[in-house]
Amino acid sequence: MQNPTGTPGDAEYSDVAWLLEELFRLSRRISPTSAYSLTVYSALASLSRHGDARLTELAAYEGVSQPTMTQAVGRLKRDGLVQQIPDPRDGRAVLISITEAGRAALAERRSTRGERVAGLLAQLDPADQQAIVAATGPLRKLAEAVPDRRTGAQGNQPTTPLKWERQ
Amino acid sequence: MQNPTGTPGDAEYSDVAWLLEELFRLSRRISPTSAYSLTVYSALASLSRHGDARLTELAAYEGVSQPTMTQAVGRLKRDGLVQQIPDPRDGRAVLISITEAGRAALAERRSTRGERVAGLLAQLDPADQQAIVAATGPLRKLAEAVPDRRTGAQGNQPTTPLKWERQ
DNA sequence: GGATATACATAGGACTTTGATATAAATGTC
DNA sequence: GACATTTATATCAAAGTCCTATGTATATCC
Repeated sequence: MQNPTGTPGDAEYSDVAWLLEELFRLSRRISPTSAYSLTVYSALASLSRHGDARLTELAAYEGVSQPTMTQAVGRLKRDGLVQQIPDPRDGRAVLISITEAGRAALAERRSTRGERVAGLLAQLDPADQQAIVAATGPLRKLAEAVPDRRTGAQGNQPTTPLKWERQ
Repeated sequence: MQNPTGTPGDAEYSDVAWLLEELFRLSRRISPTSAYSLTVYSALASLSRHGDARLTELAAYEGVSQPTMTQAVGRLKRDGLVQQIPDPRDGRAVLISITEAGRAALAERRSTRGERVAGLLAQLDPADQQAIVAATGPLRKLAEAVPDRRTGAQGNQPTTPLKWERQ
């Protein structure tokens, strides 16, 4: 199950990539049908977790283009889940800020998802449950290790470091 | 880190649901930009893994509506990644079958994703790597435990059991 | 001040997704 | 066998998602 070096081998590595496909399917199947895509909720969750952010920063963090995030934020704003605040330090920029309604929507969704995941976990052996719980920290580190996808119109690379990324 | 019962508690359970959000973001960030959505690739991967399937079956498995899958398959067919074969046992049904070109496209994509995941994993401590590898099996079980989302036009529940689901 | 870079918005187009509905084939009832 | 019902898929309209290319305003650099 483990090669002589003590670290996982290539087979296990591609297993992890493949696992992500299945977890994507799982993620959608446990998500309540809603008005927003997984991406839009992901952006909202990021705002909740990391605080206000610039539009471009949020787009890079979520791995979508800046125009896509402009539209997503437009819908969230229309529905009152976020606000746009002009950045006092930079007249070009706007800060996106989650509202109370946004936090409530997020809590509602998380509650549903959390219950469903708990129901699924309860069906597994205790050993499997513990293996999953033991891996949540490492998997989160894995997710944080992925570099930004600087997307959007070609040469639009900002020089200011994104505050959300690992420093 | 573990309560007296030996099984994870509620806090750990909601951690898992939340982890899925981050892994979704990871999944998109490591995916090569392509013509198809994550869903379309997921459907193609399912065909590769489980064999031919009916349209409705595939839609339920992926958690999307039947019209969505009809369109997705239409594009995949247009691009030669799948074929549609009339079901010899049922004149109403069609079987979706992945083609060699479909398998090739899948392999290409998996290769890219696999390399990127490997690169990320290599940045973690060996202990974290091993925790992740140890959890792949349990997480796959978790993904398989999720019930179908029987979607599509309201009362369209098939009576025939879906052969892909855990019997 | 003028050139360049950056932040965001807008425009246009292809893809995604859904609910409602249509069509055709299978199944059950009499 | 005719009929109603169910099921599998297709079609349609509408809203959402996402991209590239481009425009506009502000910031920064010389």
